[in-house]
Amino acid sequence: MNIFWFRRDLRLDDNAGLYHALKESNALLPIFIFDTTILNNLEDKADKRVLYIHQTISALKKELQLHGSDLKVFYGHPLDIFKQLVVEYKLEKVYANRDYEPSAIERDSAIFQLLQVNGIELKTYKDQVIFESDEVLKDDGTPYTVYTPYSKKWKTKLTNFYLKSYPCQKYYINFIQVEATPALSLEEIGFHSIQFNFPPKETKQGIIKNYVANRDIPSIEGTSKLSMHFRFGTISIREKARKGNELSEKWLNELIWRDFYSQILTHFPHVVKGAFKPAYDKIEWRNNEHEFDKWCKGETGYPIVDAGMRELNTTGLMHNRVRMIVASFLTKHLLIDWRWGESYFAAKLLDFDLASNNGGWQWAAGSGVDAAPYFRVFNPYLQTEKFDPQEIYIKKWVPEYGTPNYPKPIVEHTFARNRCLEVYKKGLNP
DNA sequence: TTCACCTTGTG
DNA sequence: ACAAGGTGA
Repeated sequence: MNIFWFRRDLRLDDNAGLYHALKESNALLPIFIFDTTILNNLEDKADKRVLYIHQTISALKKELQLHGSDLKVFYGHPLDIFKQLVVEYKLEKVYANRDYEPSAIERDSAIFQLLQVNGIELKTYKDQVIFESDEVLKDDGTPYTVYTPYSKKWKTKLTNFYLKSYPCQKYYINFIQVEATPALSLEEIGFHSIQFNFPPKETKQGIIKNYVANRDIPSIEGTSKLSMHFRFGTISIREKARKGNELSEKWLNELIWRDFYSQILTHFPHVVKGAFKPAYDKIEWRNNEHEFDKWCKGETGYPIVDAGMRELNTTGLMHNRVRMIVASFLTKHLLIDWRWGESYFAAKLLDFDLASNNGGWQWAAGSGVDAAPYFRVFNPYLQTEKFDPQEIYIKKWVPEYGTPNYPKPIVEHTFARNRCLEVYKKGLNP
């Protein structure tokens, strides 16, 4: 018997690993594991991402039951679960889609060894990205560290072959036929339910058409809001790349950023702990906890920053333009270690993805690949003039802006800018 | 080697 | 215009 293991690919259609598993099996057992090593680290027991995974798993279960099959759901440490599985079933092959985060690589290699000892094959596939880390390299065979040339090479490599769909439906008959089992409740995995509306999987065609004009304006519904679905694989990256390829190059660019940061994490895993450019680890951050708290709550007295943080705290998402502004503000105006901001985003973002989040924060701090030079400090007021001139976005999230209740700026802009330049210079040229 | 490219701000 | 450092063809 064969197993397909769902991880960050929670869908039945256009799923590369599932397609191959179904094609090569006659009684495929689909499984999902609620991983305690991940869940135990989540402080908020009403975590919306766990809720979304739980909802999605329940939906997958129902759909599989319509075909006389079922999704077997476990709760525990994946290695322990597989130790049970190899005893319980006569397994030949385990199928999965590749996951590129360091912790996932470690998890998978432990399971690979266990399976190997038991004579079971682990077959993994590319599904999460269009191009993996070794598919887009410089002519000398080394990885890119600058986005623009990377994206150019990426585009020359792109053919219909890489965007083709994996139609799984025609092989559904190869799912194992079993009695349905009840789903694990959220409470059984240590979480509780809340009412929350997640972004839909569909994008209006107009958004892609007007993407270039609207994508930087946070008051407009100009972005895809699909990031969470890419994170959990509830939509296919190939499907969205096909549309982008037809409709908008800028749209495609955002998918390329995702591949870019994924390959950076694979080639340079030290970015998880510290700066991509080691010199930036020498910067003496102020790390004022009171100011960090104000930033988290959206009470800095800079309306565009506060609007962004409140959007994040309320919805679990933040417009990309505003992510850059709040990140620049935390690292440069307040001189707080980018890792603090990275962790806060990791705890709050529905679309949290290690590679992109780390890449974005290191970009803002100046420490990362293709980063903003340290002397380039975003001016929150200029950013507001450019991207929210009518202050529509600000008024939506900071209704008390302009009243006496709104706080004074936590630090004056020009002073903070000069202080930042001094501290960075000192750290980089000791 | 030169030259374009930097999700920009200030004078 | 210039800040001012590095990547990549």
